[in-house]
Amino acid sequence: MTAMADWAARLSAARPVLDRASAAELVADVLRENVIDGSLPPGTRLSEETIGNLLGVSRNTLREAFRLLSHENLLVHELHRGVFVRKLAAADVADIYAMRRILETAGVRAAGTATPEAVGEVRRHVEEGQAAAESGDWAAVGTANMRFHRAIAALLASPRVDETMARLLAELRLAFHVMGELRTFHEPYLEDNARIATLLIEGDHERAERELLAYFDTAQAQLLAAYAERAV
Amino acid sequence: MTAMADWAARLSAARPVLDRASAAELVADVLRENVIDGSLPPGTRLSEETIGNLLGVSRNTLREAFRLLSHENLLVHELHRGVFVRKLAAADVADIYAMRRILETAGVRAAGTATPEAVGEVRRHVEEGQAAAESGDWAAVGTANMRFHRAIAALLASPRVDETMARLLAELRLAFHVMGELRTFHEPYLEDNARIATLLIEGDHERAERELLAYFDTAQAQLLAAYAERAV
DNA sequence: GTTGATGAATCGTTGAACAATCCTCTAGCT
DNA sequence: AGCTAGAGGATTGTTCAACGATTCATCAAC
Repeated sequence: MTAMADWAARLSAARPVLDRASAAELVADVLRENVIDGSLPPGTRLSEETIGNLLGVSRNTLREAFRLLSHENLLVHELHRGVFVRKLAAADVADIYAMRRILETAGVRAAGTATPEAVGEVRRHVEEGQAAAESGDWAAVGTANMRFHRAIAALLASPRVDETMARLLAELRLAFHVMGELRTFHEPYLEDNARIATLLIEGDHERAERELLAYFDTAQAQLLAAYAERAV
Repeated sequence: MTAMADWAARLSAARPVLDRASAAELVADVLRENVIDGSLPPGTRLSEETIGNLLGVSRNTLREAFRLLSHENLLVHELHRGVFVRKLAAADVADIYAMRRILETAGVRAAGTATPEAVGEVRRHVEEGQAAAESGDWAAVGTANMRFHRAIAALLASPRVDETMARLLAELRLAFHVMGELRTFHEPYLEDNARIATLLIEGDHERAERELLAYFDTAQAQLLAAYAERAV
């Protein structure tokens, strides 16, 4: 009986992979990638005809992809004007951090009731970031950092929280483009993350929460300072 | 200067009404209404051709409306099979309540720094519910209850939290269909809501949070009991 | 009773067409 | 010169028709 429940779980976990076939979703994947890595900088207008020809899909399909990404807040759709890569305002950055504070501190407080695997994931992403830093891949350090924070929210073991966090962080990447040097932005937080992970594993949730909140303050301030400087 | 800011605010508030010209969004509005009020019960399959003919729009437009509602978690889209009215599992209900606990308790804790208007909104919706109860309109009591909880989350003054809450509650309405008697489900909470609002205004946030958590426990248990009974 | 094939129904995607809207550029005015 | 008005072109919004792809239900065979 438990063996059977085992398959069932594993098979149903594999199911989403099979469903992944829609052309609109594939197009959305490609565009998402290019928006996140900065190939399509914020403010860029995405012409239906141009992109459609480039990717070899019809306008109708492309429009579905645009809708998908608009709902992820990566694109904005202006009626009769077209779709543009989202430009995050300073207020958006502040709002994203506000929501992260809520979700991630809730995650830290739930660390006591979380599974050991979930807590282990947090530490794993710290190590992933350290490894990336040693090889000098600062973009990878950035993604490891995001996974670290997603792992913290994942301590809540809530699918909806996970999805919300994933979307928040994807949105936040739009703001990272204003940061020139990736290294100076990501490097200092490696230590912070390691300390927070240790505190979580030791069970000192209260201090972990304080450290996390301190991180949010400095990171947000750093981003907003870069915003003010570049006068976006 | 303040007079001018007045228009600006009022005009920009009226703007969404003008932009609301897209056929897909109008169709989405109609469908949302019918899903929420139960005319289209969970599990119903929405055929593109049938609905398209019924509403007099093309399949392409209809598909865009479907995407909109899928993203609101009211419909589910299965590749090559069509779209269906979402069927909430018991696990979904539990997850929705988990996220509500996080957001709404954060809202209560932020009541101290919230504007008086925001706190006033909470009480206003309590009174709205009481008025609806006196006229025996239990569906209206239900929507007032939802607005009450949205107002609590709105104490955080975060657009993203507001949107998340709106979506969570819309989703939750799908679960309410298993409750037979609306009155027995909504009436008891009128008193709870009034008490919580009073505690918030008095500034006793700690007790307000405890009361709120107690409400979540009983409401969730009541819903899940109904689920178990109807064996959905 | 399970397996495998057939066919109808529906979805996925494309391409073309036309209306509505926006943008740009020019012409005309003060 | 500077500004306004308007014409024209480009792009989006929406619909329609068509065809390939996939699912589901039916039925025959083992």
